[in-house]
Amino acid sequence: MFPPVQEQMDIIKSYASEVFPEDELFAKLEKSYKNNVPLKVKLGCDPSKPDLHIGHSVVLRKLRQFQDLGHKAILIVGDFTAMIGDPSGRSKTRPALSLEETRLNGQTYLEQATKILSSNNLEVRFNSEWLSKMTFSDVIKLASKYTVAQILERDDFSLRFKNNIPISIHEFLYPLAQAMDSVAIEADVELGGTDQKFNLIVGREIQKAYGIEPQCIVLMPILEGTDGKEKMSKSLGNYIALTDSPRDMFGKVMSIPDELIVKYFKYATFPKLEDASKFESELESGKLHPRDAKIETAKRIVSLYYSTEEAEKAHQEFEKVFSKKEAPDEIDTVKVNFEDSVQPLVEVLVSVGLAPSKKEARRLIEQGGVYVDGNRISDIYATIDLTTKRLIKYGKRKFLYVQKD
RNA sequence: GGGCAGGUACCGAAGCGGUCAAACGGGGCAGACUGUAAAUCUGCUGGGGUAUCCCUUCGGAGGUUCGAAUCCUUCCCUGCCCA
Repeated sequence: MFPPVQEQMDIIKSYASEVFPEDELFAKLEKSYKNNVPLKVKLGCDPSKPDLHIGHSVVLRKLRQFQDLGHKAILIVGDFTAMIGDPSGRSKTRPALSLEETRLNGQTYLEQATKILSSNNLEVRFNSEWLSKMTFSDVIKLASKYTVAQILERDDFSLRFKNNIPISIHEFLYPLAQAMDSVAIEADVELGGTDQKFNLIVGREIQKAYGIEPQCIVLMPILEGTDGKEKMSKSLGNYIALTDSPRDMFGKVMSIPDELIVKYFKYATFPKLEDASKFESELESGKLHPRDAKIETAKRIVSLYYSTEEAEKAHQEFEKVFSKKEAPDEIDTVKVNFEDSVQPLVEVLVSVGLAPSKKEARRLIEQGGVYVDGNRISDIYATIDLTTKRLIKYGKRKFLYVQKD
């Protein structure tokens, strides 16, 4: 039923940034192989932000590999923990969510996650199932297993502490709550981004404290966002969503800084290892042009979530709009209802939703970013006749046909 | 409980009675250039308006003043030290 243990190890370690303790994992795999029992592989997900992006895909793809090896993926929807708010990588306390909101988000999360995960070998659990049942004395018992010094070892806690940034007590409880998930499902392996290292280790410790065989840990690299600076996240707006259109997905990949190309190629697509090293060395030697490398990466990513045809189409579209500066194929048409068909352009830009305010629209016109039917408009008092359909280009990539209703 | 220091635009951070829609940096947007929505350079970055004009904003609520982000009162929030 399972592939040979060493082969499994190799697959598990590929593209992972850390796997430990290796000997324990090896032993677990051997046991599973002998007894023909799949390992339970845990991945926690945060339902406070249900919009998945390709940053999340790295760890999801790793989980998928486990599934393909025959192991059991257990997705923990942190509906209860979301009420605390994970402080990971955060300088501020997160707002708490209601249980209801998180349930709904969890559903959305699942829909997107199954773009990557197989629905076989998949179990979904909500952690309110066991956490909400804990009494205060249960919590105190749990809390007694860990010390303040230990918890302050965590980078973001100690950093915040040093910089006099508030930390609420309940945030200390977060890693412990997450650890209880591992206890509850008796996880053999837990997956996470490198920023989760601390939490996952606490999981091991707490499992031991509760007399359960400790989990092994597989850490995946964190993918930087399209800005190349920060970790990819929705709130920073530097993300490529799994639900983005092929066109946006392609374009966003093209916008990453050159230094990130290899990282995206490797971790967002999990290519064959020989493909990855070839790609990397050719890019290094200059044989592969950075732009072409990005195109290749963008195509692969779009293909993963759509199809090779869609990827090709997105590529053509990109060439057309940015290299040749032409309008894209598909442009929405908006009909507006005005008394007169002749209107100040500024007015139209706002009512059609292209500009958030007239001031903003004027600024863009002054800066030369507005085109009507391909002609740059530089007069902020310009009017536009909407009797016939007009093509408006607002900024670099917003195109819209506008016509009087 | 006591003492001290703070809360400023998307974020960080100046300003400490008028010249403040508020320096500076980051971010964002635009233009030029290009190999791309890379890099670099330049400009813009509260709202309305023809306007050297008006409106909204500096934790909340009041007050002093011709005039407040700047002074006073009070409330809320945060950090530090002491207990």
